[in-house]
Amino acid sequence: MWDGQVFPDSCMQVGPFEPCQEPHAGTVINAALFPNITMQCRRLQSRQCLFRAGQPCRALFIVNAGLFKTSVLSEDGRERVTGFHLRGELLGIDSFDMPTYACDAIALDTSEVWELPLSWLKGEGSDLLPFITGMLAAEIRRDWRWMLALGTLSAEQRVVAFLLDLAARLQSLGYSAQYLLLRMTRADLGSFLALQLETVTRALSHLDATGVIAVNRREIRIRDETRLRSMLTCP
Amino acid sequence: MWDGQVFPDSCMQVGPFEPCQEPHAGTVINAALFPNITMQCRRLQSRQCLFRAGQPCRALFIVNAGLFKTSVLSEDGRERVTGFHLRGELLGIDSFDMPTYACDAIALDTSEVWELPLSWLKGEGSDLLPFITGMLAAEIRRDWRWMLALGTLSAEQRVVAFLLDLAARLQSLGYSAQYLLLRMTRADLGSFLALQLETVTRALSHLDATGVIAVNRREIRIRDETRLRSMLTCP
DNA sequence: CGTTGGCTTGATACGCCTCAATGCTAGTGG
DNA sequence: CCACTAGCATTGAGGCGTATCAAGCCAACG
Repeated sequence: MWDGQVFPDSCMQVGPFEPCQEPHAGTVINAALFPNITMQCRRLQSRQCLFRAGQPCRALFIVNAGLFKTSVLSEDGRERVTGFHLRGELLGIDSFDMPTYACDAIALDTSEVWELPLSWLKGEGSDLLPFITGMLAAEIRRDWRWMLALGTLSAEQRVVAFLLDLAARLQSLGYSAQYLLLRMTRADLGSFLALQLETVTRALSHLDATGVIAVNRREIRIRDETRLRSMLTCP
Repeated sequence: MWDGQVFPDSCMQVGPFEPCQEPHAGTVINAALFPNITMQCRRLQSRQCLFRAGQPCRALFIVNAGLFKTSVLSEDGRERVTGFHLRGELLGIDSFDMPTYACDAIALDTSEVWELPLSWLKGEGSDLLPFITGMLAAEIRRDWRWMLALGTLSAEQRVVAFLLDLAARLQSLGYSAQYLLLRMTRADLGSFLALQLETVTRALSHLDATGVIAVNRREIRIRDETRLRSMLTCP
């Protein structure tokens, strides 16, 4: 099934997400919203940690470039990835009402975030609160969709759901919806989808074998989106 | 293992939750917070629907008595219970920024809610917004804890986690932490825990057989909380 | 060129799902 | 008061899907 490169050369620079001139309707925060503040910008390398659960929470962060994973940890060491976050998404909102962060946020690629100090948000920048509220509510709905998916779909279907979700989000940011570069490991993916990494690998291999996608390590090409989508509707 | 009644007579009236004189620190909304509005009150019978996904969203609801389940539905009919909600919890916040509700909310017992019109919240009652934000963030953290649990725990452990969680919540409302009356069906429980109803039954039966709890249909008595808790830490 | 981290694949085991039958309780109508 | 029913809960038998364990592979890197 593997027929050379997944990505044509013209797509190989999917890398760090470049600033996009037309923000996605409604959901993406951009600098135009904050004329009155010179926002702190922070760059991170892959695998670098933006914040950890338990650290004092003094700011939220807007992803401007790159990709982050957030994860929670139990007292006895069980870990779980709770989400992957692209440009325009807000990191740390879940701790909005808390003195410390509730999750870890780790860059999966060279990334850049803007810092929104909580002190500013609660004073001068309080116009933004409805916006934050909307993001919080949207996060809940997203979590619930995933809880639904994880509770009702098979391993392969979960992987398909993930690919389609990622493709749609990339597309809404102006990128190709067919060429995906998975910046996370199979283990991260498995943790998010409540699967073992071997199961993720097997699912991808099988999807490749049936021809709906082409897989080469972390490069994925979607070959038949319609068929992919149909795999979700009929159990 | 079953030795007569689970509940001593003195506990049998656990039924509809009576108003409680001392609200749980910080997290429970009560009437004292809204001196300026005469709140609409609404009573529902068991199985009655408070709102459904897709209906226009004009108000949030505070559970004052009884118990609700919320659930989401996919286009192709898969359903999943996203939570059970006791007195003091807010229903509908997940749709705060939306014109329509995003989930179904169904009473599992004779229940009572107070209505918080969105129009009021966005005008006169906007002092409450920080409060709502806190509830939203807390809901996200709760969802993540459950995602962690469902992704890392076995069937029996999930049931244990649910029982301990429910017991703690009941206790924080002033009720016994040992005598639980499950108002939901095994199917509801299974849907929430991502298990089949038979698996829930088997888990409960097995826990009963080992002596950590006593089960009689929907009545549960916790006999050894310490041992229950220890079942969660070592996989 | 060896090392390392991540990915793939195979063999096997086990936990949970599925299907099916039975039991229990509350509610209904004769 | 007692069949009768409907809805849930329980239990068992068997199969399937995913986890587990183990080995080998590949690409990146020092």
